[in-house]
Amino acid sequence: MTQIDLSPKTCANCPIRPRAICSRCTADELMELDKIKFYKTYPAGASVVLMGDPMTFVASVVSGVATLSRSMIDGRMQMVGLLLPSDFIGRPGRDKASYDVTAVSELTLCHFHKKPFEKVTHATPHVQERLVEIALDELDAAREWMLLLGRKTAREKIASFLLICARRLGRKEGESLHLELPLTRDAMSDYLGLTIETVSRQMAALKRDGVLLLEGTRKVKIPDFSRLLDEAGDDSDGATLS
Amino acid sequence: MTQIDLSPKTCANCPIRPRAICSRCTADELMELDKIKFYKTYPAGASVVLMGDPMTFVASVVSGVATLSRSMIDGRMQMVGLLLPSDFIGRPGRDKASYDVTAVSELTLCHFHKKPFEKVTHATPHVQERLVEIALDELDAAREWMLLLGRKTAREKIASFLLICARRLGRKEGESLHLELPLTRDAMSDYLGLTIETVSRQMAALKRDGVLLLEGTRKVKIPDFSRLLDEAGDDSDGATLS
DNA sequence: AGCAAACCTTGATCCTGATCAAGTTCTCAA
DNA sequence: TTGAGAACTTGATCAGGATCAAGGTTTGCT
Repeated sequence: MTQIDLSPKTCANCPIRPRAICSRCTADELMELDKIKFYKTYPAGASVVLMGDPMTFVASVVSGVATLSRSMIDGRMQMVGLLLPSDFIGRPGRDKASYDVTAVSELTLCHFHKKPFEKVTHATPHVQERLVEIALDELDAAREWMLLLGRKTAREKIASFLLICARRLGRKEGESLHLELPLTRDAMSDYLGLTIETVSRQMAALKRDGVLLLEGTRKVKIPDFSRLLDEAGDDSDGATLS
Repeated sequence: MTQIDLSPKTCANCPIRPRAICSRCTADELMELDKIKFYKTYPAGASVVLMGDPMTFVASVVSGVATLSRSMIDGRMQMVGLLLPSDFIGRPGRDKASYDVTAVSELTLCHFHKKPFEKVTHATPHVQERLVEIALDELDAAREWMLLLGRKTAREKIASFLLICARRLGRKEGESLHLELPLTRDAMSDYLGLTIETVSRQMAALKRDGVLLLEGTRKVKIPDFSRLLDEAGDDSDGATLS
C-alpha cells in the first residue's frame, strides 16, 4: 500500500480532513480523493466562478484569500463569505453556483471533480457528517454576519471584523495581538455593508481611541483584546482566542 | 408490519420526508422515526429555546410560525431565520442553540429526541444527504438575506420581504396574488433591520404607488407580480412562483 | 358592549453613514 | 529612481432612516 502523506499541508487540501477528523478517513478513502484532485492558482482579482455558472467541482483553499459575493442588477454588491486557507468551497448536491467566487489575493485551490467526489463521499457516513458540519459552521457565521449587517453601527462593524480576523489570523506577541488584514479597505466595505470612506474613517477613529495600532495600512496591533470585544458589542462569550 | 400513514400531514412531521423524498425512506426507518417523535404546542410569543441552551431535540414545524434571532447585550436584535410549516429546526451534531427560537403565532412542533434521531440518521446516507441539502438551503436564504440587510433600501427590503412571503404563502386569484403576512410590523422590522416606523411608512408608500393593496393590516394583494420583482431589485431570475 | 393592551400610523426632527470631491501614500514595474 | 495606477484618507455636504412623540385602530377578554 502506498504511503499516505498526512502532514498538515496535504491535510489542508482535503475538505474532509481539516479540523482533526482526518483520522476517520481510511487510507483507501484518502487515496481515492487524491486521485481526483488537481491544483489551480488564480491571480489576485480573478473570478473563480460567477453566479449561475455550472459548478463542476468542490475545492478547498490551499493559500490566499477568496470571497463569496452576491450582487444586484445595478452593481451594488454584498460579500457573503470570506474564505481563508483550509476553508471549503462548494455545494455538494448542487449544480449551479448561487454566488460569485473571487480571488482577492493570489489564490491556490485544491479542486476535486464534483461527480467522483460525490461518489466517494456518498456512501461514507462520517464524510457526510463532516459536510453537514461544514454547512452548519457557515450558517452560524452567516447568521452572526446578519446581526452585524442589520443592527450594528459602523464602528461596531469594524471592531467585529477585526475580531473575526484576529480569531483566525491573530498571533499573540507579548501582551498585544498582531494581525495582517486579509482585505483591502474596499473589500472590507463590501464585507460590512459600508462605503470605503466610512471604513477608513472608523479605522482612524479606533486608532485615535487607542483600540488599535496601525503599521502601514494592513498590519494591525490590538493592545487590549477585551477592549475590542466591548467595541464589537457581541453577546457571545467568545472572550477566548482559539 | 404496522400500517404506515404516508398522507401529507404525517409526511410534513418528519424533517426528512418533506420535499418529496419521503419515498427514499424505508418503512422501517419511518417507523423508527415515528417512535421517537412527540408533539408540542407553544402559545404565540413563547420562547422555544434560548441561545446557549442545550438542544436536546430537532423538530419540524407542523403549524404556525417561528423565528430564529440573535441579539446583542443592549437588546438590539436581528431575526436570522423565519420558520414556516414543514421547515426544519435543529442542528444535528451540535449540542447548543446558537440563536433564540420564538413562536410568533401559536406554534405546533413535531420534536424528535436528538440522540436517537442521530442514531437513526447516522447510518442512512440519503438522510445525511437530505440534512446537507437542508443546511445548504438555509445557507442560500441567509446569504440572500445578507444582500438585503447590507445593500438594499428600506423600500427594496419591504418589497423583497413581500416577494419571499408571496413565493411561500401566495395564492393566485385571477390576475393578482393574495397573501396573508406571517409577521407583525414589529417582527418585520426585526427581519429587515429597520424600525417599525420605517416599515409602516414604506408599506404605505408601496400601497400609494399601487404596488400592493391592503385589506386590514395583514392581508396583501399584489396586482402585478413583475412590478414587485422590480421593486425588490433582485438579480435572481425568480420570475416564477413555485 | 366596553375596556385594555397590543398593534399600527403619521408627523417633526435629528444623526449616522452616503455621496461628492480633492488630495495623499503606497506599490511596483520599467 | 521615477512615474502611474491602485489604495487610502480627509473634508464638506446631503439624505435615508432612526428617534421622539402623539394619536388611531384592531383584538381579545369579561
